[in-house]
Amino acid sequence: MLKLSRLTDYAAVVMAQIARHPQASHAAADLAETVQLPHPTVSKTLKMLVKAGLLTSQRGAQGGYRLARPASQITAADIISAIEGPVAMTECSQAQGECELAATCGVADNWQRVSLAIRTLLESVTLAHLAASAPIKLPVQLPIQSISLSAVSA
Amino acid sequence: MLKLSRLTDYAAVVMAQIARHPQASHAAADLAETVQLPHPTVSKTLKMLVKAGLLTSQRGAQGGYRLARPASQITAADIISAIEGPVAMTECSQAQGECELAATCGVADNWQRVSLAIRTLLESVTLAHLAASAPIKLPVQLPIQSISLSAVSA
DNA sequence: TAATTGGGTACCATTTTAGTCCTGTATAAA
DNA sequence: TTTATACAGGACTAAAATGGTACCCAATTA
Repeated sequence: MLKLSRLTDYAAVVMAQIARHPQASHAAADLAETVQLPHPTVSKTLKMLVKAGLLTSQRGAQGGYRLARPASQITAADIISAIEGPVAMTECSQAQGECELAATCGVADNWQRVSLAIRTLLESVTLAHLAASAPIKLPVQLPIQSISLSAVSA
Repeated sequence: MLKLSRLTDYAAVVMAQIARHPQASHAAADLAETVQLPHPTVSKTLKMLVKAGLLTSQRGAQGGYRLARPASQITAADIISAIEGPVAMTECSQAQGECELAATCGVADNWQRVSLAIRTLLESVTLAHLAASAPIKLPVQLPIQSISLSAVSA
């Protein structure tokens, strides 16, 4: 399935919600309510996002969460790696040269290129895109081109 | 991590191995040996690939597995979905309109576009590419462009 | 100082994944 | 026709990841 974990999904939804009201401080309970998800789980997700530096938090009354930087500067890749760790399709593609099967594998190189292309794609999609209801515009296009270019040998 | 399951990884490696000797019949045991993976597991993977129509099998002595069609007509997306089911980043993106949270989600649309872009990318990478040690050439480029074009609203 | 709100951690239940095994069946060669 | 080979299918188990919960602590503000 090549699927995101459910928590990552939540993270995206919550981030989008915050992005739509950037100047407000969002309490975990409020967000959970708005998004119709269990509070403790949302809370857990928020903590991970803070730790990853995508959100800032403020304790105490009137506290809550805000974006650490503008939505246009937070990417889908950021959100995914905040929850799931680095975006990589295979074990190989995160840590180079640590696969004992590399010798018999014979697929690693191009698989890593594919992985890189996906990562680049995800880096080109911002939270601003996700939060907007309008279709994603051009950014999807450029980075992939540059990848395929750099990957061309001949 | 947005990671492939290990079995999918195996599948790619095994498929590539078969693709490199397309005219031979490959017994599961031989493949397992070549690829340095446990036989029963490789065997299981092969069965899934047959069921998905990517390989054909021949029983009996001198039997084994062959590609069901040329490596250039088998895509990374084929292999992935043979093992993991349809390529989709979220539950949403496989079955439209079955997400009860769609109303409060507000991310579904663009998330699905991203998912589609990834699927298209994976469909543009063939087994022939994976099996070759040479870097992937142009095909990565076109489909993504066409996506971003169709996704452009303005 | 009391109420609010996030921080951290530990824990548990469930599901998924990976791997194994066994029995059956088709095929080819002797 | 027999025998060895090799896939088919399914059941089963062990291990790991995932998702969700609970609890207590720390910071902030009114």
